[in-house]
Amino acid sequence: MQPIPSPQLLEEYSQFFRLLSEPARLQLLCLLRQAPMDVATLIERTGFSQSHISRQLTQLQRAGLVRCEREGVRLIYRADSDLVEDLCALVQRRLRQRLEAQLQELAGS
Amino acid sequence: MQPIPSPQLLEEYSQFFRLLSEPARLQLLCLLRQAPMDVATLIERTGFSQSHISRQLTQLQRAGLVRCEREGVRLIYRADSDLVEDLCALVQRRLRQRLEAQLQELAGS
DNA sequence: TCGTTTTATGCGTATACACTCATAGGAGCC
DNA sequence: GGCTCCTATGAGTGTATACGCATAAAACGA
Repeated sequence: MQPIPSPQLLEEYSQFFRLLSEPARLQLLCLLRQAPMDVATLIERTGFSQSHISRQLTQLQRAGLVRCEREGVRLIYRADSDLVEDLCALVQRRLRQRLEAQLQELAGS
Repeated sequence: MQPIPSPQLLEEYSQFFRLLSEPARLQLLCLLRQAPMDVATLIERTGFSQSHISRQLTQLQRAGLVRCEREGVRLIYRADSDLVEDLCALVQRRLRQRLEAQLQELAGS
């Protein structure tokens, strides 16, 4: 039995999960995971406003999930860790298990 | 290179992460992970109001992270999956890596 | 069945933050 | 240095939700 995380650690965890709790940010991460790209492309792919995307990228960058480098006049962003894929994979497995369990329920009745 | 998750799946992921983005809920999960306990104990351990705890537990239950059973007049809640521990472990590793990298930065300068 | 204990919920408040528009800041190019 | 393009940020709005108080609902026990 493990100890309860300290309030500070709980806060850190929840802040991190909060980053992933917005579809827009998750989408940006997934796009950048496919390939590095500049902001204009992200705007085109997502339909979000430039300012919104800029803010989300800033947040992701502060968390170290994304980094950027200049290429001429543009900034090229790239996803910097596969942590998010790992987390999503775990969650997906859980979602599937839940749905399968519900199927069993239906089949049993 | 994996495909981008569908908007629906992105929404599911983010909803799940949103559950974990609140320290209160994370704390409840950790407490229940140590041992099943009734609501009165949760109130005592966290200092939250009964109504607040009830709402958070309802949310966690809908997500299948927690379930409860009556014991006499009380409800005993228990954490139902170690998914959250696994997720937190991954995040913690990441946090540690980040801090170590910052240490290196400082040492190098 | 009634009263008591435990849990859920309607309501109100406060806060956080997503999102946009407009504009300022900054880096490359002439 | 001035222009132009790209990105960041100040300001405003709307929505979601955390949290508490009061109260309703529900289930057990006498």
